[in-house]
Amino acid sequence: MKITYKGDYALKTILDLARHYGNSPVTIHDLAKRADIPIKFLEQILLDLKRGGFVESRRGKVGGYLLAKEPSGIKLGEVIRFIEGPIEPIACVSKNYQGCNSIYNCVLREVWQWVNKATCGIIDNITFEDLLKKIEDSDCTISYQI
Amino acid sequence: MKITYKGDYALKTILDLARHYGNSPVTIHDLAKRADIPIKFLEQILLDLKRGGFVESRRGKVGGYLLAKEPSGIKLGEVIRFIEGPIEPIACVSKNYQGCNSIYNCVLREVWQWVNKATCGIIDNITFEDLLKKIEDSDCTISYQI
DNA sequence: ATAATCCCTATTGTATTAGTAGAGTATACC
DNA sequence: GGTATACTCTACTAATACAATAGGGATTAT
Ligand code: FES
Ligand code: FES
Repeated sequence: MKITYKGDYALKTILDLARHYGNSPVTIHDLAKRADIPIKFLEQILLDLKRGGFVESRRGKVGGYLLAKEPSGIKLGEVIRFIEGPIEPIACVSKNYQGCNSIYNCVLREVWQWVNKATCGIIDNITFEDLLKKIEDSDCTISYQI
Repeated sequence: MKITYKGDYALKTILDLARHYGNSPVTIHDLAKRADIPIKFLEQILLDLKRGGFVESRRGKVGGYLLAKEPSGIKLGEVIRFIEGPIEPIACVSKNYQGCNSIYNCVLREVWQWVNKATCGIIDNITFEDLLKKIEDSDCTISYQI
């Protein structure tokens, strides 16, 4: 798996929205500023995230973005897969792959399947609520500021 | 981590050479044919692998390529890192990274560090001898052919 | 000599990535 | 109703990486 800027930005944005879950909408301006994301790039990302059902938006004055579900209902893996596509290290890992030309090389495939499984085991078992909890528990809480 | 064609080809080629370890050199023609790799692309890859100290070559007639070390002395991770560069999913995972602008986002960094650790735990603990053993043990041995 | 082999650099076509640009639409508030 | 403040959408672009391809050159067994 490789995380692109777009994916990184998407996760940071959702995390920010998770921190403000239950409150009034957050403007793209604030989101962009806090995570240091080019605003026009973030625009596209938020559009994507909306289509993916991760965020909602309110237009007009006092508008902004909101998380569409509870932080506990969004797993890291979902967002990553939606934004980045398949996460496996190489295409032949997927179930319905035809197999390579030589059975001797397929031992490599098995290795990639392990790697894939290990990765999924992590990102599919972490929700944004878990991340929020981690932030709270950390000793960084002192420098908290919106 | 994402495996490119180049990396995939490199691993398959070293595995092939591992299977012929201790015998006479294997020609690029045979390597390319068995793994279905464009021969001119493989040329470059073998040049790289030579510079990396993974393979040796004999020029002229009856020349070819040989593994430079025992299969048990080459880990998957070494080859991957040499061919593909850093394997971490995102740059900020590396030790001496400055840290992002917001401590709230750094919980993500920790996730990537887990993913990275899990991946390294796999690829840095598998040698090409392990792969050879895996091939022997598998029931595919029947259709063995050089 | 010659055929088979490896050695090396340069170039190319395509796709992906990380933005930028610029127009449009909705809403709160006076 | 006008206007400022927000979100919406499509198109474009510069830079880079990827996956080869091309074309010569050097070495060695026979
Ligand atoms: S199927 Fe990918 S290496 Fe055999
Ligand atoms: S350092 Fe990468 S997310 Fe904070």
